[in-house]
Amino acid sequence: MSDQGYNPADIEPKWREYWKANSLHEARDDDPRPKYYCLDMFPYPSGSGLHVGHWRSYVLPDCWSRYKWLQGYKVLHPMGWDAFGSPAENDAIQKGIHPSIGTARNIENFKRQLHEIGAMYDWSREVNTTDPEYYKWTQWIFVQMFKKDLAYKAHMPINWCPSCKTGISNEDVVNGRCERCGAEVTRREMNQWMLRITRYAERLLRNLDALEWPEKVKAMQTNWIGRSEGAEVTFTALGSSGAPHPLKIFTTRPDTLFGATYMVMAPEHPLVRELTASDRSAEVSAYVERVQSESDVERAAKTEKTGVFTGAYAINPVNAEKIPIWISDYVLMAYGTGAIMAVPAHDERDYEFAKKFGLEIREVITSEAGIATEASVGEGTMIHSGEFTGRPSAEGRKAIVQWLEQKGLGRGTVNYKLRDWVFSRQRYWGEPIPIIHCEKCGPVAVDEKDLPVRLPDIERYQPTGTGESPLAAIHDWVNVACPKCKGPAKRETDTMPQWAGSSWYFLRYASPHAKDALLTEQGKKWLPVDMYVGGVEHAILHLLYARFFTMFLYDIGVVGFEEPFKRLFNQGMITYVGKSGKAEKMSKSKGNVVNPDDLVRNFGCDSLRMYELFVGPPELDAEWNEHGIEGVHRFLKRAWHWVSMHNGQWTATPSRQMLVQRHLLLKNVTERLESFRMNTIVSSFMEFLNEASSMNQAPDKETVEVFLVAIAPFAPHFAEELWQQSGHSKSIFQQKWPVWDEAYTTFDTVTVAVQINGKLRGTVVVNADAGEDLVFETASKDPAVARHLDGVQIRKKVYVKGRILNLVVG
RNA sequence: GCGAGAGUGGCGGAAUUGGCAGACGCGCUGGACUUAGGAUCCAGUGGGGUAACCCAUGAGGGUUCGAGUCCCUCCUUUCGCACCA
Repeated sequence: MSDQGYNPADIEPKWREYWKANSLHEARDDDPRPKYYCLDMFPYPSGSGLHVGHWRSYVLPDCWSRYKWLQGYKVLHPMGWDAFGSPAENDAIQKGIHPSIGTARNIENFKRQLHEIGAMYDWSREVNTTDPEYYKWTQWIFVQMFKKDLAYKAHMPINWCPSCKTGISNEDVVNGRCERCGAEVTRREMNQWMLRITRYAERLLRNLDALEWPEKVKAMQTNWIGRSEGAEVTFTALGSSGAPHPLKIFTTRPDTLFGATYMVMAPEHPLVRELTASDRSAEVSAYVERVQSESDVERAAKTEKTGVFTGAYAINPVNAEKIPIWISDYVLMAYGTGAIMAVPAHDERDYEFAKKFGLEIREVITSEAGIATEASVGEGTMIHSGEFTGRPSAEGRKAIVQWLEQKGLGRGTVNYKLRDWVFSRQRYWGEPIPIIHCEKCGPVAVDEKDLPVRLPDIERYQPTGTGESPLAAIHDWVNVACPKCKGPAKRETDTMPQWAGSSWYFLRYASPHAKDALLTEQGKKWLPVDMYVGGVEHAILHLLYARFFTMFLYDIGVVGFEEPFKRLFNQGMITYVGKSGKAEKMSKSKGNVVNPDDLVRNFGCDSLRMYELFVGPPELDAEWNEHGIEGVHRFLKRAWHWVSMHNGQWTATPSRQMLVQRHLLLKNVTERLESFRMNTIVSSFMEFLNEASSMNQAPDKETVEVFLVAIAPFAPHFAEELWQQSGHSKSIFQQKWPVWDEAYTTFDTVTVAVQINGKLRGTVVVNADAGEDLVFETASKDPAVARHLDGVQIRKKVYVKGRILNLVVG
């Protein structure tokens, strides 16, 4: 056969059509092979399309899927769209085009670009969160949660983004700013739908242990959930009239109770008004007002503690001591009980506060450093603590809790930083919350048979800013009959956050077209996800919500597992030098995007795929190098040449040398795949080709075939073309991943390094099973070694078989 | 401040359980073939030294026959969390 040049533009589109036409990408329920579910985090279909940074996140799972496929699994590798969200809505506001139209257009563009990656998605299972047939089930899940009292409406201060004009969850606030638009978040009292994710806190935490996830992500979730063990203790506060009020506090250090010298309530604490003495009330309300008007950014920027005395006192239950009650914004209403006992001797924050306001600091735990300059927060022995004096603090902690429980003054308890999830958005482009408010019956869930509650078409998408979504203005949509009493009622007009649809989409891929169930019995067999690949930016929010949804669906019997993602892999980002002059995350706004279309045109999809892997370790960020792809492209050209040059003229008797290279390649590629060292796999192929082509001999057919099958997951068009050119009529993806023979990857002779006093002086080639004596004998004949042995005494010989001989001389 | 990573040639990065540091690629240098080379091929490429050798994995200690790898101290850097009692 002639040696035609490697021209990717000629072959790549052809094979993509071929795979499509032969439905090679489709995951069939009735396929008898074992299943493997490899999932990419589905994208928001933005208008700007994909750049080479995005490519990286799709290439890796595609290679992995193709590898799993060749290993004999039926692979589910689907793709879909997380298509609700503000960019489409903002477009709608600006251009007056319905978000669904813009979204559909973006999806088409994304699909085209993903197609050019050569990724083997099963498009027959595509899901779209904005499709009523999909969000019917998002709403269905909400209804189930509502029935289980996991969804509730609460009037409470929440984060309000003045730019997006909507409430947002704690999770959406980054450094006091809106995660989406960067505007400073303010607080606003609003009636909100909330999801009781806190009820799952303990399970969400406990299950982390067994997951094959990056430790970093587990640590982030652990911190976010923020479990801490301690005690709730009831102090008795005395109001201005002298009337007693129980005042509960949470502490992780009940062993320091005797060191409490004052108390602090959050400014929002409901007892503040009650307790404040009349001569203090002006100052107190001024402080409360000031704190409430501050944004989170201002609050965080504060370097010094502030606070005011209420004029009231409380009785410490352990020693009946009367201590002053202060208010300060360093105590948060949302955590614990919104009030603390302050133990300045053993808490840094209390220490700082006490120093500033001249409050007593009483040491009750011994420590080496003492408390003269800073709080001592470690363990020690309890002192000045009544009957508990002399106990080690850890033990005293338990004893005091027991004592409190006996007296009915407190109890051991656990607190979490995790808060309930603010699930309402006052925006148009989201799933309508399927609730109807009836004056008589209160909030009533929409009947399941009436789902989905479709998003009505409207004229004005503009957020109102009043705290109501634009839906509230559509009267004939809002006004409905109560499903229970048929009386006049109004629909809920808030919509769900974008996280809603993405919290369960991975389940829907398993039975995307099922009409009567979220998930069919057939579909269940694909689950859970075996490998989930995506960016670490979703380490907390998306992954926590998805775990919560799945756990809930497990509890109501929809799925048979609590954890949706057995294994998680976080892909690093692509960085590139942008406007700022330093390497930053590639993004349109930073003006440092590299367009893959040009690269595909010049080098082909396969070269780009392989370079995306070669650019660096997949879990780390990698800086884009514009010339890097040339090396990979050169390699593919040389490989193409090597295969086609010998096509049909294979040798029947490959040299041992060739066999060694074949088996070594396969071993390296397989092992490196298993450990996800994708960048070094590309090196393996290059090394193989360097060796094989420098042998100046025709390869045997099997070696070439092994090479092609092994490279197929990475350069699929390249491999498929050469495969079929060399006389095969079936797709290379119907091959089986080959196995290597250790007999060829272990060697008869080995090169042993010879060191003298730890310094390399030479190498000797010996039989692999040679003993120390033989190696030493051979080594001492080597002139470079012998020179250093002249006139010295060998004190010690260290021989590591097949690796190294170290001679200690003196 | 707390937590988790990361520091290796001009650059991206390789290095089984501690065992020949710098694989592979980019870039660069020289050469070949060419009207031409931003194509292709060959050779070279951590620093110093004519050489023998010496020095080199952020810095400094330690363990070891032997350390990029293990331990301690410090520096730089990235990311996450950040008044959570």
